[in-house]
Amino acid sequence: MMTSEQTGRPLVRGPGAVRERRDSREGADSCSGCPVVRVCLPGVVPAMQIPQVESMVVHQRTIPAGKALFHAGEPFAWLYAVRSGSLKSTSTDIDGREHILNFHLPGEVLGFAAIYYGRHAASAIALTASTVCYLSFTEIQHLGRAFPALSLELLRIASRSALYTGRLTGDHNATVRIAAFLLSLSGRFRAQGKPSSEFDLFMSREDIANHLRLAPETVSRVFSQLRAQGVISVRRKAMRLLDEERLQGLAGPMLPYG
Amino acid sequence: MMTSEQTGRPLVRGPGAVRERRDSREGADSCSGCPVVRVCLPGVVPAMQIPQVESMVVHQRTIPAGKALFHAGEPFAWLYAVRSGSLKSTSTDIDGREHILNFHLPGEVLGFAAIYYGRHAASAIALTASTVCYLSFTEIQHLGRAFPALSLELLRIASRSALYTGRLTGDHNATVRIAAFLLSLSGRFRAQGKPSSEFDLFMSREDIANHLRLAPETVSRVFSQLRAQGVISVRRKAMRLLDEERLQGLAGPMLPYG
DNA sequence: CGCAAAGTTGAGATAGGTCAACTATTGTGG
DNA sequence: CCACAATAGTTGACCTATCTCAACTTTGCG
Repeated sequence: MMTSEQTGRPLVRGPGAVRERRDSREGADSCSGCPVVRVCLPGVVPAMQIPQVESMVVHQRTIPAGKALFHAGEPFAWLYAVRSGSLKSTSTDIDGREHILNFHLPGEVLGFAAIYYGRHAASAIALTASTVCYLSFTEIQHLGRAFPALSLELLRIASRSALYTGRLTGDHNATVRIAAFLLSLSGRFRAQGKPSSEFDLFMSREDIANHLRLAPETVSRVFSQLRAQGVISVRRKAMRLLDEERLQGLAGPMLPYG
Repeated sequence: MMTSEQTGRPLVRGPGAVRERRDSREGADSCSGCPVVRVCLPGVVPAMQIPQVESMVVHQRTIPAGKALFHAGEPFAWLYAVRSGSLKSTSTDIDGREHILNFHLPGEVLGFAAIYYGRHAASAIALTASTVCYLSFTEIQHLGRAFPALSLELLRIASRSALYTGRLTGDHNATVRIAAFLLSLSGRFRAQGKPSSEFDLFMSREDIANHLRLAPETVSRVFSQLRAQGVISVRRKAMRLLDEERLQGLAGPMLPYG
């Protein structure tokens, strides 16, 4: 529905793109005036050529909380760079049970998994109102010729998400998984330049549980237990990491990346 | 050790590459005489330009069973395309406990996860003696300019592995995971043009268990149980899928890809 | 204010892990 | 070629972490 416009014509503009493009060229308002390339794919394109790329690849749009950026099954035409807000990608099985594959924060790119089959395998749902850059994959391919750094950066990004998923797959018990999850979030907030030991859980307990393959009750219990131990302080969605040292310990000896 | 030669100099040939390169140019023996590009990355490069690419990118080498293709922590310089045999990638935590992230069969490409940090996060160990093509990442980047299809294909491949990992992350109970694993193997054998309902488990029960986050005993039990139900027939490593319909049912309603 | 949704906490049920004994297979040296 | 040992796999009995069900509390919203 909302994303139906994206499907057919590969070289076409993204929905809602026109306004943003004009803004970004002319520096109209606040920092939506900054080149979108710089915001969405920082460091990828040499400063001098930004305008050229800017005018071709990137559009953006705002997704209200709870709405889908794209649905599983839709043809793949765009990659999406989160600019603000937060999303989850969920793969829904035929029974209708969803599984949350990942959460997405600003600076992260969605849609890679769709390249292979040319269709989205997962849906992306905004958890909070989110601004997302649309990157036409067709144009990305063309541009890749002129700016090899672009293709490379995309590979790097794809690589990063592979790493994350691999890491999640690993550990076993509830406490370990939750500790690791909190640290992962923390690191991703830090990557955004936001406070990393005091942040908002932008998803529900149920979503956390689903993502970590736990029951929501277990998430609650482990949170309570960690709170009792003075490792975290959590009230509703307000999470504070009080003893990251110990949290690291609980998360188990993990590889030093992620 | 074995891979130390790869580390330093990006544009350098892969170990053991010289012989193979000569072979592939001059069509010396059997089908190792075929252009390596065609074998390792079928369909990526237009037929006419194969020789050009061939002479630059690809080298190959044989890894004996049990030996490492690369180790976690090593600098990243190559992608690897499996030509024959089988490997596992394992990430070892500080305790020394390993976790098997994936198994790799001919036609599959390893090493993507290393692009992001420029170092391998996982080790790749040959389960059976394996022949592997080395693809210099530096040269890949250069060639990407001339052959955009190359970069694209790499993205597609990275995408595919993201899909697989995502899928593995999903399901919960032992039977489901094992059924899904068997079907995944089956599909990958089919992709090789090998029999897909009768194949050799090239890894130990322990490896399967590790990969699926189960106890080896559980794998045994589920195998026995599936055998009792007439769904599979398994003796030692010889696996036969007797009722793929039902196996699909057990694997749970999954998305139709993988 | 009151209802719906989200989260917490408790008690009992269970899938799968752990420990252990046993069997089958492979490899080794006499 | 045959013990014999080492390794891999199977099976059983028990135990524990987590799930399930359920009551209750808190928060948010019309």
